[in-house]
Amino acid sequence: MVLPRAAKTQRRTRIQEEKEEQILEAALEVFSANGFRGSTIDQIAEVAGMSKPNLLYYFRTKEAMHRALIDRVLDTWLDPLRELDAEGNPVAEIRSYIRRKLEMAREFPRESRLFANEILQGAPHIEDELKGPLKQLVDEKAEVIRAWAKAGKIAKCDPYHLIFAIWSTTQHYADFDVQVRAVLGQENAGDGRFEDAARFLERLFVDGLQVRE
Amino acid sequence: MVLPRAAKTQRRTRIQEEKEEQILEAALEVFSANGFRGSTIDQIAEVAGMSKPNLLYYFRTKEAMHRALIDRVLDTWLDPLRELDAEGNPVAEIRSYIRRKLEMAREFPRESRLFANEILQGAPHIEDELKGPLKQLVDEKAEVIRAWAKAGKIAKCDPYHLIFAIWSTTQHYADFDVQVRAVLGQENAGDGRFEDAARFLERLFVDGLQVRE
DNA sequence: TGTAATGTTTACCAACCGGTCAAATTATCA
DNA sequence: TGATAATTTGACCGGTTGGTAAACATTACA
Repeated sequence: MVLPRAAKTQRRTRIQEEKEEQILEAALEVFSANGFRGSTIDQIAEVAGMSKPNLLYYFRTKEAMHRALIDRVLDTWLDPLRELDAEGNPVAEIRSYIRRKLEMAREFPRESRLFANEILQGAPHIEDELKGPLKQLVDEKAEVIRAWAKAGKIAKCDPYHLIFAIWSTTQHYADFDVQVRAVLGQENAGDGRFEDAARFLERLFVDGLQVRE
Repeated sequence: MVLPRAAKTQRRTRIQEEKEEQILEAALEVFSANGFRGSTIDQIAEVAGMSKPNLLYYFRTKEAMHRALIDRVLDTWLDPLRELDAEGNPVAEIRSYIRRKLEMAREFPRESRLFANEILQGAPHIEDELKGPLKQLVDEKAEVIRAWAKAGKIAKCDPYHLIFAIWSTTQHYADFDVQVRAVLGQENAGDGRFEDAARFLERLFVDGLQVRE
């Protein structure tokens, strides 16, 4: 066979396994930093430590690479929301959702930026995922939150916008990291900002700014 | 004279005025949608309705165009924060800051995305602005907020992270608009989401989620 | 071990991209 | 009006980019 691309073979070779792993790791590095159009196959090939044609042997096109990467990362990315438990204590559930999301922003900033880049530019490659699996999951969890509010366990509020607020505040520390660091100054160079953010966000979402006794 | 670029002439021509305006408008459209690397001079020229060499007669390079655009937009972009008044009522001041920022996200989503794209990709062109004027302004306003907290006018909280939270939650509706619309579904296609967001954010920042009587 | 399948490399291509140049056209104003 | 400055255009250039072709090298396995 001349072109037994991974997709066409029955079982994947050890080499295929390894190389595709290398490539996707490199692709994550490059795509998350430059966006789709801003990234070149040559860049990715260099980071992956292989020649461009070699890389193109495993993924026929730049788009295919990007797609494979998205597919691989999206599931993990949504895990924190999936864990939101309807049976748990509402305030505690939301608190730990925030904590998990912030943890993701710290541990997987590249994944966060990958999606941020994509969505910022109109989500040309992941529109289906947004309108399908993502919307479904959010609809489901929004219903959970709505029920909590209805039962008086948390304040009445729009569950969708609550989720948006949690997404935006937490992902901000990954996506806008340069700005956060620039504003905080190099004194706070370490990971301390994540702990401060955690404290602040917990306080914000649970108590708000109103003074209370 | 062969190349009487705008910068070198003493007085700017009517034509210069008009064309530069057209170009920056087109540049905003294109850069905000595709990022710097993802945009091409041809695209901008087409949107501006002129030929590429003609455009390059007014801005010698792509970078020069981008810079002129940033310079022009940054000031407006920071206006809402500048208006935060140390003498005003703290909770009301923060509330109207949120409202102004959300208003900006609705009215000037392209400006928001322009910065988002830039910062996401490491702010290669606006590092100085972030560490200089931006940091200075934030430092100043953070001090105001800190004083409010100290005086017991608002809950004690990290003022920097409060500002980040306001930025992220409001700009989210501009930068991640596709996602917001995908999740909310086309039923909520109109601008209603901005009003819902305003209500939610006001509630969130002022009261938090805790149930209170 | 031999051979077929798999993997890698070199050389290459056409389209695109940022930018230049010189000639042509249009506006300005003495 | 005429000359000078300002503006616009088409043709072009060198470098980059996504992707291909085919020869070459390696691996797996009967």
